Amino acid sequence: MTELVLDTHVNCAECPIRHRAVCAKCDTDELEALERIKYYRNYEAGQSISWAGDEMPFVASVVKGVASISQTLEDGRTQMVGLLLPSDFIGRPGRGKSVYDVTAVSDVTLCCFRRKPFEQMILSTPHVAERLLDMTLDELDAAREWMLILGRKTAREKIASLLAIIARRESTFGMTKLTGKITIDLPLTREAMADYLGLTLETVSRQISALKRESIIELDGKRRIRVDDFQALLQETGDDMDGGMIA
Amino acid sequence: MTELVLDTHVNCAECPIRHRAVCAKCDTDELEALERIKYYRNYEAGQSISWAGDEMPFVASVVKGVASISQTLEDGRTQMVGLLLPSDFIGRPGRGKSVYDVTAVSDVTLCCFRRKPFEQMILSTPHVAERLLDMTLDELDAAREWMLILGRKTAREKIASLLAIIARRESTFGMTKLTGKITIDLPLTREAMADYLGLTLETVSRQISALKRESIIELDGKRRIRVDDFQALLQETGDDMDGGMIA
DNA sequence: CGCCCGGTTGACTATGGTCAATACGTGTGG
DNA sequence: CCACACGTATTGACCATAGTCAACCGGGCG
Repeated sequence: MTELVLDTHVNCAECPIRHRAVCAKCDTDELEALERIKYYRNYEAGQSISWAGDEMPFVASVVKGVASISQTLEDGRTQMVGLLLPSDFIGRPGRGKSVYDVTAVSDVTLCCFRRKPFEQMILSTPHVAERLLDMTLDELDAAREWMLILGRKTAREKIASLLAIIARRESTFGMTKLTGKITIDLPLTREAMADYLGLTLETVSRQISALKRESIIELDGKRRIRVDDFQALLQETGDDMDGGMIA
Repeated sequence: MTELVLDTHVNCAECPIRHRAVCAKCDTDELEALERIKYYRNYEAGQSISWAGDEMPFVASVVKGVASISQTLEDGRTQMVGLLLPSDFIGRPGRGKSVYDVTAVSDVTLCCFRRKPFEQMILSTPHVAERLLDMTLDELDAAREWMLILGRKTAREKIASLLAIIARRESTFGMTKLTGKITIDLPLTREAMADYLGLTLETVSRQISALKRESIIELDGKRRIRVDDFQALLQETGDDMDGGMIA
């Protein structure tokens, strides 16, 4: 329950997300300006980063770990509407209150920027604004792919799609190649997967068991999945094959 | 099937969407630059504006009418992922090919900008980029509300939510007040509503009939809906009442 | 007039949700 | 060291919601 505020001040030049986050296009001057308004913050798995309605004194980049953005209906039904991996951006410039629940899924480190000065920078530094626009457009594409999954796919296709999406995201960070045999480390519990896919956790469990029974995946513990033939998994997503999805 | 290219060149100063579209923040110089690269284009209801995979030689603002953005699985299931009303923006700067099907739902007039010069303007004209960022963030919020609808709401709640969203959007244009009795003009067929909500058209029809039977709505023809008590309709959306949804 | 398109309604079915029992793994305390 | 409890996951039996397939309605247009 303790929100650690690290005094460790990592130099931007050595930051692991330097070339993918909002700061990706910044030159050294601009980085320096960011350094001045940034601070780090840690959350442990399960901890809330913000509740819908909260005052948000900062915007931030995820440096390490996984966080979720979600919405809840009054009767408790919840839907995840964003999955934040390292380099992803949290918060909306120009909006002081969070309208979503943001939760640390694993242990998370954020690089926070005080809101007001950051909003100033967006106006004065085109490189930050440009990058933010690109990132937002990417998120919008991801949201639209997700809408197709939520609205039109079967439970089995939803699970296969989620595994494919996570595999792809992990591979972007250079850890995996997307051919033949791959290993997927699920950052999510069954319940979080259910919230992501608009299913119940029981259905998630059953569909994973089914995919295992049919040897499309193998389980190594509950959270590690080995896929012998990635194409076979893609076949189960219902998508236009050859990974045609977005790009 | 004819794509009319109007020679009518409407002056930006008199444009009905002047203060809501990408150009909203532009000063007179900037507007002049836009005038130079813009042209109008008309589509009739049902006509395709672009297919997924098509080359898109322009980006555009919707001036008049309603268009939809949608995705289709190989077996024909389709999901609408965007609903474009006047002032909304079509296309992604920096991407030459459309990844979505964009279709005119009613007769549509677009204000098109040639892609290359527009992309230049984004880099040189902060006002355009700023406005585009704001609009994209709004769309992302809308997409997230939509995800909650698709993933967690019942058929009845989906219909009520859609009606509420359309009522709200229409009222933004100053046509309606959102208290007590209101009238909603549906721009969508039952099938389009189904594609929006991830339902079948039969379920849409049945739920509309049910809401009518319970006097929450009245039908005036197939496409005009009268709501006696807007709060009662909101009650059916499953949301956090008092219109708390996004803003 | 008759066709076509969009919409409605009905009968039946299938997919995924609900409720409940059981398993598994890990950390805690006797 | 074992017992237990808690959180996470699996599995089963049953049920409800929405999908499928099909018949039918009604208005507008050739």
